[in-house]
Amino acid sequence: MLAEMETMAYVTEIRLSGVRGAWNGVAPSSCPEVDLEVIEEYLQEHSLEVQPAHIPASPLSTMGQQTHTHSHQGTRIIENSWSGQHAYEWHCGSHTPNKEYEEQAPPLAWPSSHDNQWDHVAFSYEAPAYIDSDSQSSSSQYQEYQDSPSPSSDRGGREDRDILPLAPLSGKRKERLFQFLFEMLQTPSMRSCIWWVQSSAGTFQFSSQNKERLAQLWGRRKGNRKPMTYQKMARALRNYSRTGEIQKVKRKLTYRFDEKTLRGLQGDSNTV
DNA sequence: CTTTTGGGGAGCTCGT
DNA sequence: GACGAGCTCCCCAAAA
Repeated sequence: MLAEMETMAYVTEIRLSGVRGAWNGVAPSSCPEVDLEVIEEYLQEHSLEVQPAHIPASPLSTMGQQTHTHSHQGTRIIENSWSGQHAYEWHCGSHTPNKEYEEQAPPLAWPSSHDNQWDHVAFSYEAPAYIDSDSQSSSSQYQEYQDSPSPSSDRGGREDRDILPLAPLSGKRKERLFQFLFEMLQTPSMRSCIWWVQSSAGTFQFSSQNKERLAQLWGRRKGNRKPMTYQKMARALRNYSRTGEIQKVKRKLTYRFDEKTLRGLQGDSNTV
């Protein structure tokens, strides 16, 4: 089967990219099936759309070359192959605080002390692009919010650091959901949760198995009382179709940024 | 049956 | 304090 072969190739690539990061020589046991499901899901989804809308030549403005160098530099796998728009760095830094990934993957425990962990997980733009192997996060049953009585103490202070890359946060404007999503879309380590279907068109998709994690992240970011769920996040997303920032497209778990919204976001991210 | 999608509507947090 | 924006949270129903 062709599909299978492709999957394998893909997986291999992923592995390679992952390994070059922190797993160099690490026992394979630490990176079991990586995100096979995600990959498959991903492949499946993309085989539909990627093919037709294909950008043949020099898609990546600033890193066109990497697009075809696969074997050893297989870092920027997904989006770059057809994006043609988001040329942000997929360089995986040699530094690899894999600790971040270990902590990020497990069911978010709503730590009130781990803050820094997530601070760069989500915002570190030089985060290695390997997929976080949270394969066993199947236990992603976040326990009911532990009404930790220490809310403001750690949250208030770092609020401004949260939106480092994209939002100047000069004032204290709360980040909007679509901004957060866009940000996640630019974060390599989040590819197992959300990815561009076609960034030039602003279409993106959630991973059916990791969407909850993304939602939780969003909830934490907002400091909600209860853990965010995809259901609730999607409710907010649906509201966007009224206001226009994001529209639902007819594909499973897929949405699209409105052109204006997208332009605004892109402007924010590389003009600031 | 499960997952997704979609919408009603009350409630809450912020900024003005 | 009132008010609007932007969700958040819960619920239900229909479609896939």
